Amino acid sequence: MRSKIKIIVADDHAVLRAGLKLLLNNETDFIVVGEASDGEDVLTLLEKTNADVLIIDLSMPNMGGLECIKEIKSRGYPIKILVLTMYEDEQYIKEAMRSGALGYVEKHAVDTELFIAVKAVHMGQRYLNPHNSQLLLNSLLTTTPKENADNPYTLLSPREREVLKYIVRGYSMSQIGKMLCLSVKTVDTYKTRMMEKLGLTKKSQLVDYALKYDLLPAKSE
Amino acid sequence: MRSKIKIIVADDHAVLRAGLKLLLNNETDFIVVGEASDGEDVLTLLEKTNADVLIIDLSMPNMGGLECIKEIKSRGYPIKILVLTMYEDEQYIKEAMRSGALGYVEKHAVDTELFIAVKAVHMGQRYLNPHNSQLLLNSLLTTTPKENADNPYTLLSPREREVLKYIVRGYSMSQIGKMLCLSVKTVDTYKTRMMEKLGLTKKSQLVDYALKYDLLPAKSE
DNA sequence: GTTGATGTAAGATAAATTCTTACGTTATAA
DNA sequence: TTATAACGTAAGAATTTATCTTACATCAAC
Repeated sequence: MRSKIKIIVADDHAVLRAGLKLLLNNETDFIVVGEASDGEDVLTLLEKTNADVLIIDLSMPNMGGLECIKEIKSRGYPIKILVLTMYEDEQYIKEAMRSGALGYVEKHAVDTELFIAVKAVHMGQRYLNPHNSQLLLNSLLTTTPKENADNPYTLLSPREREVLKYIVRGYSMSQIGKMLCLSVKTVDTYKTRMMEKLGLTKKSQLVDYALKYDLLPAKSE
Repeated sequence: MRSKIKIIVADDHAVLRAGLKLLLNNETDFIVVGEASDGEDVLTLLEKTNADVLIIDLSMPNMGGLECIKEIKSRGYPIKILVLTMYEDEQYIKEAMRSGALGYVEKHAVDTELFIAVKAVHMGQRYLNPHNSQLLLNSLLTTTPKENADNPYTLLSPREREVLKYIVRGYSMSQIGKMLCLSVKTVDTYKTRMMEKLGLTKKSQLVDYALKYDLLPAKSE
């Protein structure tokens, strides 16, 4: 008989935790080795407990689930994360999956779904029910290109856009001037004109604008 | 009795086209109003025929499916596109969905799945079977998160990261100071320390760093 | 053939950044 | 249990940068 999947349950509702624990321990494949009531608890637990899977709620006091997931990832714990939550919200799901969760199960799911999900993430696979998949897909796919009428490609001149890209990247006027073989003054003029055109007053707004219209530099990965 | 869903079938295999046509016409909800054997045919057909849904294969001579989908979109035809293909390939699915297809069905799917898919895309909904959803999700999600050991969450202090976020957004030292209720000097210190820690000398490098590790502000859409 | 958008730039002033140095508080390691 | 390093905080002086204004030539469009 192979060893059981060691699970930590994190949820601020003690009753739910207890229920879950019973439910899971009742299965031959699982064993709950720890409980936490908030994100900080989880982090503490992870240091002394060696578990395979973390079942975590997103809404908890102190340190919320998302933050906790990110922290776990940044600290490099190899534990697999399954989000168990009430919300069926694209934004949440997306954010959780992006943060490092492998699966997402709703609290009103039947227990067998939870079991399947735990086993899936334990093997390193993603788990999402079909409905969530559709939701997430939607949100992932619809977030791509902007097609706004007044986007920078129509409002700003080519030279201005070029300069804007450097500004967004954090270069100073003088650096940009050097790179583009222009006088600092010229670069300054472009910047001023862009702000006039767009009705902006602060550089940060320019950055936001560029961000909004995907003028971001390609991520250097 | 409400009107039938008008369908165009595009596939370079005539037998398959004929089979599909029979299959669809046999259903009370559908009627095949046109057939095309390649992408160019489709474009020609679209000008003279008024159909609701296009069932299209990706691999066709002359103009392939992907190219054809893009062309349809760029010309602004309102027809809903359902990809019907042999390939179960993440890349293809992703590309097709990104290009403007609403659904994706494999040729070895049962007919009822095809019917469901046609009805779904006709209503403007996405259709993907659960398996494809998982595949696509995987491919969409795995292109994002960094899990580097020396990412900002371990190297930089919380306060430093906070300041970094504002720097990336294009705020000036003094603006950040105001927002965070800190002296400009303090903000400056954080920035200096970050650059020391990361071995950087220019602000633009800091921005690149933040970009690389997804410290980007959420896109304000 | 004037108007408007664009690419280019300088001078003077005002503002922001950088460099250095410093200090109390926690962890943390010796 | 005391060093020691990391962190959050900040000031003064020196320097760099940005800003504001003004200017001009070109090319397209009207």
